[in-house]
Amino acid sequence: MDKEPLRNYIQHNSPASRQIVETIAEYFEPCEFAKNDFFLKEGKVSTDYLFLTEGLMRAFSFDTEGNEVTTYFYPKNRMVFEAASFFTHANSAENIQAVTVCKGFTITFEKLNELFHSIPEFREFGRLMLVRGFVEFKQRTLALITKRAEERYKDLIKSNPEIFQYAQLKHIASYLGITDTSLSRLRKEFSKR
Amino acid sequence: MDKEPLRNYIQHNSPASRQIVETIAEYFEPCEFAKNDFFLKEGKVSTDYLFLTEGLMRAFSFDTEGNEVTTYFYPKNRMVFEAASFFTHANSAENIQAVTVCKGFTITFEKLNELFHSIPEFREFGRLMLVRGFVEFKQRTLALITKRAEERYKDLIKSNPEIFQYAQLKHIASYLGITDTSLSRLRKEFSKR
DNA sequence: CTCATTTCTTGCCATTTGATAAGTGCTTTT
DNA sequence: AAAAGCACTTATCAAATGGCAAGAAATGAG
Repeated sequence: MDKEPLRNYIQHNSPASRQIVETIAEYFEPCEFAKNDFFLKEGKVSTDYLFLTEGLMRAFSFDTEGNEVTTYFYPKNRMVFEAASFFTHANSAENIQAVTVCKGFTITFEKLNELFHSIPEFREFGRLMLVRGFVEFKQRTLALITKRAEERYKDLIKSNPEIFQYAQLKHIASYLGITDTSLSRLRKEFSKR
Repeated sequence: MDKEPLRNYIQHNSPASRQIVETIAEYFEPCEFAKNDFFLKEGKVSTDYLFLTEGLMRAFSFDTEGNEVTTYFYPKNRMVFEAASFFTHANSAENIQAVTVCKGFTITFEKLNELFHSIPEFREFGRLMLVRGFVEFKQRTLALITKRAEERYKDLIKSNPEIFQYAQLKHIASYLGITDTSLSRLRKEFSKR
C-alpha cells in the first residue's frame, strides 16, 4: 500500500526534513478494516495511533440512559486516535468504528514515543495533532451553544459532505446534537428549497 | 510569593523527581492580575503559560451575532493557556480575563519549550495538560448533547461551586449553553426546594 | 448618600426540539 | 416469495427553552 499520503501529511504538519519524514513513515504498519470493524473498543486501552488513507470512521459512546452518541467522524487523510486512552493508558470511554471499509497505517504507542524522544521535529507533529483536535472540539462546542440545529446541519454538509454519503442518519443526528426525527425534519425542509 | 503549589502540581502530574521539579519551577515568574484584567486578548498571540494559584479566570469569545460566549472557567491550582494560540503562534480567537483578583506564575513559550526539549519527564507534563483539556471539552460537549440544562447546572454547582460565588450569572449562563433568563428560572426552581 | 448603570428576575408568548408511535420502503433471511 | 428487521419519515402532542420587555436589586461613580 502506498505510504505517500502519510509522508505528505507528516511533511505538511512538522518541520522535519523529507529524509526524516521517510524514516518516520517506516515505523508505520499498513492496516485494513472491514465495514463496522472496531479500531477501538470501550473499556480497552488504545494502543494504536492511526493515519486513515481510505474510508470513514466514527467515534461514539453512550449517555447515562444508554443512548448511543456519535462524538466524532474521522474523514480520510487524518490521524485517528483517542488521546485520553492512548496517551495515558486509561481504559477508553469511547468506541471508534469503521463506517465504511477503511485502510491506513498504524504505529504503536511505544514506537511513537521512541520517535518523539529521538526526533524533536516530530514532537511538533504530535503536539499539533493534539492541539488541532482540541480546537475542533472547541468550535463544535461553541456551535452547539450558539447555533441552531439547522445551521449546524448546513455547516456539516458544507465541511464534510462525505459523512452524509456514508454514515447513518441517526449517527449524524446524535453528532449534531439532535434526534433522528429532527434531522429528518431538517432534511425535508432543505429538499423543498 | 510561594511556589509550593506550582511545584506540587508539576510533581503530581509528571514523572519528574523532586529535584527536577524544583529546577523547572525556577523558570516560572510570579504575576498578578486585577479584577477584569486580561491574560489574553482576542487577536493577539498568546505568549504565556500560566499556573493560577489564586482567583478565577474566564475564557470567552463572540458568536456570529456578536454575543459574548463564555467558553471556559479556570479555577485556581490549574494551568491556564489557550493551546491553539500558544502552541502554534496563531492569533487567539479567545479572550481570557480575570474574574477576580488573580495570582500565579507564568513561563514564556520559549522557556517552556527549552524545558520540554531538555527534560523528557517534563514533556509528559505538557502532554498531560493538553490531553486533560481535551478530555474536559469532550465531556462538556457530550453533556450539551445528552443532558438537560437543569442537569448541566447541577453538575456545575457540584464540580465548581466557586464559579457561582464569583462569576456573573450571564457568563455562567452562556457557559452552560442557555440564556440568562433560563438560568434565572433554574435558580428559582432550585431555591424553592 | 444619591443617581446612574448594570445585573438579575419575572411574566408572557413564540419557537424549537423531543417523545412517541405509526407507516413506508429497503434489505436480509429463510 | 413471505417474513422479519432496520433505517428513515411523518404526524401529533408535550416539554424545554428563547425573545422580549418591564421591573427589582445590586453595584459603582461622583
